[in-house]
Parts: sequence; structure tokens; C-alpha cells
Amino acid sequence: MSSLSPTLGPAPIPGPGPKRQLFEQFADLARALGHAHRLELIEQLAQGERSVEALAGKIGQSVANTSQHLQQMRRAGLVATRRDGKRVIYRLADGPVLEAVAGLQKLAEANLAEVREVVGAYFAGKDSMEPIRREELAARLRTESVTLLDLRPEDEFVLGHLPGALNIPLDQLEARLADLPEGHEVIAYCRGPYCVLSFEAVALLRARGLPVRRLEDGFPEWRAAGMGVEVGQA
Amino acid sequence: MSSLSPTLGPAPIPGPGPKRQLFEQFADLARALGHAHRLELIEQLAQGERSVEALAGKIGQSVANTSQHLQQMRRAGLVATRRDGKRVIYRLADGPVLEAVAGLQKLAEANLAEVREVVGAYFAGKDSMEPIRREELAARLRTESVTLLDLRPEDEFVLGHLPGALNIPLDQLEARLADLPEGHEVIAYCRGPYCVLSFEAVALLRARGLPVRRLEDGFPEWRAAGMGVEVGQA
DNA sequence: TCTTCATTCAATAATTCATTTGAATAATAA
DNA sequence: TTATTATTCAAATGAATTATTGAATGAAGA
Repeated sequence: MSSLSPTLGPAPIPGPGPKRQLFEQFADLARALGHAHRLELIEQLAQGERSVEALAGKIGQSVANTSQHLQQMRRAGLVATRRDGKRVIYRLADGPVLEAVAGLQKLAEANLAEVREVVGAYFAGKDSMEPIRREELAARLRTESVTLLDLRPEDEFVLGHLPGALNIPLDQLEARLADLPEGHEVIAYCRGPYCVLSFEAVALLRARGLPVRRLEDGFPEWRAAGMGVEVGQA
Repeated sequence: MSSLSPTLGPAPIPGPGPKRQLFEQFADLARALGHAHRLELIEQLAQGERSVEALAGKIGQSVANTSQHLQQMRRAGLVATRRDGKRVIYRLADGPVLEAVAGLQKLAEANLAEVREVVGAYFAGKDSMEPIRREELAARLRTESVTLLDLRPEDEFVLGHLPGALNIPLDQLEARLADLPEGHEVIAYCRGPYCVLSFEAVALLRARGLPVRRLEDGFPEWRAAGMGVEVGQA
């Protein structure tokens, strides 16, 4: 027991104290992020707003279960809703939700061997797989011609995508290889830095000998950076 | 139900899939942050390494309970241990633990009215209470003379503090007002951006008419920024 | 060796969480 | 109005989490 006085001194605090209160709030938020389904819902909502049923389909859960998780996140202030006819449309809240999730993900990648393994399993040759950064991509889009490849399902692509991107959902990639213009480097992206679609696409295309790199993060980060978005056009 | 094919198409995924695996890992991390006691332990460990008993005293919990929470965080990779004689000394893990917590806190402040209220309750006059930033403080320390006031308990101060800081634990502040040199602005800091010690100190000193501002964050952030630390000297 | 001390483990009771089921609500269309 | 559809609510289940107690380690000193 080191020094008693500062700890047990004249400040044993009456109620919970503002300090405990703050920590409780922070902890509540962390718990709201503490379920795989909810993180997956956040990833989905980062692509664009969605109805409960659409989200349930996306994460492969029942509508009731999805609704409960969404409500839990709404209580925590992570998402917001509006009504559209008989649907309730959920969207990400205004605050830095994705930044907080990104903080978690960075920490996980730094500290958890398991995460590095899963991510590492998608790397072929460290050097050539170095992802391209947003700014670098933006610069190259102005001067060179590169093929921007969006691997997300069509319905997510329609909600918004990088300007000029070609949409080939991952599960159609092998069949539609011919759609990729030749002679350009391909830049693959999807939902975010840990979205596996682009990892798998890079692996597939590199196995075919095509020059391809991954964008370091995905569509939501691009949009959040205010770098221009194209909507619609299936 | 919007478009079926991309969702239910040829990729229903066999096992949990690497995606679900990653989300589970991220969620585990979030849950590890999802308890007020654990966040408080992280705040403590951000000041410096500590034994289980010392930490238990700091957060006002039993040793057994504290040990369990610490082990949970160790499993999640948030903290690490070393043995020192018959003690086990816990410390923060190397990764960006504090950044992840800061992400949570920013989100809470942006999205949760309750947090803004608690924080706001410590503000007197918005303008004059604007906290001072690390870089600005560093610059002023080089040219002007300001009084750096560290409000943490002595034992935390001893583990490390800003160079030249004066340590007056909050509960002694009223009695030791005379120790503050006159004529200089006072910059108050403590454990981090949401540590209430400096908020309360600012309120108290301003009530006495003293020129005082809060450092925007605390000692751990200063140290993490590599801005120079002084150790020892009670 | 035996004792002491710091920490961890094991067992527990109380609480909270995740999921399913079926009913209730709210908006729309017939 | 009635029927339909999307979402939410309520109740119930099993699983996981938290805190408490007392016993079990494991290192240090007598």
C-alpha cells in the first residue's frame, strides 16, 4: 500500500461523483460497440442509410434481433432514425462514430496477434501489396488513368461510390475479368480498411498476374474526407 | 427487401468467415473497454505502472475484483504485467490504447447529452475557460513564465509530471493557495482530458479571481507526445 | 523450513445480454 | 374499413458478466 492520504484523504466522494458518471457513460458506449453484429451494422450504415429489413438481410440475422441491436445503438447515440412510409430508416449518428471504431481497429491490429493473422492471411507479398493512400489515389486520378474497382454488392454501390468506379461484386469478379480494361493498374476498394472483399479481389487478380493494389480504406472514409462521391447508376 | 442477389447470391460464407472473425475480435476489445472500473484502471495505468493493490486502492474496489478486471484487460491485450518480488506490476500495453479510449470519449462528448452536461457543469464562462493546447503551452513555457499546476495525488505526481510543475493535490488546494506564485497565469492539468480534478481546480481558482486555464489534456498525453517529463521529487 | 504477503483461482449469487417467439403498433393500400 | 407490411414490444430462455467470499499459489524473508 503506497501512500494512503491522497487516495483515502478528504475526498471519498458522496454519490457516484461526476467522474464515475463520465466513466459509466464511456463504458456504455464501449459496450454498445461490443458485439460483432453491431459492428457489422455500423459498417453497413457507413455505406449509407438502410431499413431494418435491409440491414437484417445484410448481416444475416432475424429482423427482430436486428431491430434490438439497432435500438441498443440508438440508445447509445450511435445511430439515428427517420421514418419513410412504413419503413424506419437507420443511419449513422453525426458524431465521430467511424473514428471511434477505427481507434478500436487500430488497437486490435497493433495488439492482437489473431487480428494480424487474419489480416496477414490476405497478404501475398508484403511490398507489392502495400495499400495506396487516399491522397495518392486522388492525385493519380487527376493525371494517370487507373481502373477503380468497387467490389461491394450492387445495392451498396448504388448508394454511393468513388467517381468513375467500376462495380464488380466480388462473387462475380472471376466471371467478369474481361470487363477490366487492360494496361491500367487496378485499385480495389470496398467498405472500409478491414472489409475483406478487396483483400480477396487483390489475391484473385494478382494470381492472374494483373497489377492491382488495395485502397487503404474504403468508401465511407473517402466520403468522410469530402473527396467527392458519385451516386446511383447500377 | 431491396435487391436480393448481391446479399443472398453465391457468397453465403461457409464457417464464421474471416469477416465475422475480425468483427468478433474488435467487439471483444470494445467489451474489454466496456466497464467503468476498467476505464478507470486504464486512466490510472496511463499515469504509470502500478501493483494490483495500489490500483485497487485507487479505484476503490476490492483487490480480488480489481485483479479480475485487470486479467480481463490482459486477455484483451490492453495491459501487460511484470513481476517485481511478490508484486505483479501492471502497465498499459504498447499499442494505441489511449487513442482508442480517446476515440470513445470524443464520440461520447459529441453524441451524448449527458456527457456534455457533466462536462458543461464544470464550465463557468465558455470563452475564458477555453483550454490551452499542448503546443501552445510548450511555446509559452519557453518564453513566458507560467505556473504549471498538477492536481493529482502526490503518488501519481512522483511517477512523472510536466517539467517544473507544482504539485498541489486538489483536496489541498484551498489550504495551499498561498503556494501559488502571483502574477503568472496558472495552467492546471491532471490525468487526462476528462479528469475532473483540473476542472474543479479551475472553478475554485477562478472563484478567487485568479487567472487560470486548463490544459486540454493531461500528463499521459503530454508524455505520449514526447514533450519531456520529470520524475520523482515529491 | 515455516510464515507472510500479494495475487490469483474457484464457487456463488445477482445482474445483464442475446436470441427467439408471438403479439402489438403504425403507416399504407385496397 | 380492412388487409398488408415493416417495425417494435414483451416475455421467456439460456448464456455471459460482475462482485463477493474463501481457499490456493508463488515469491520473500525469518
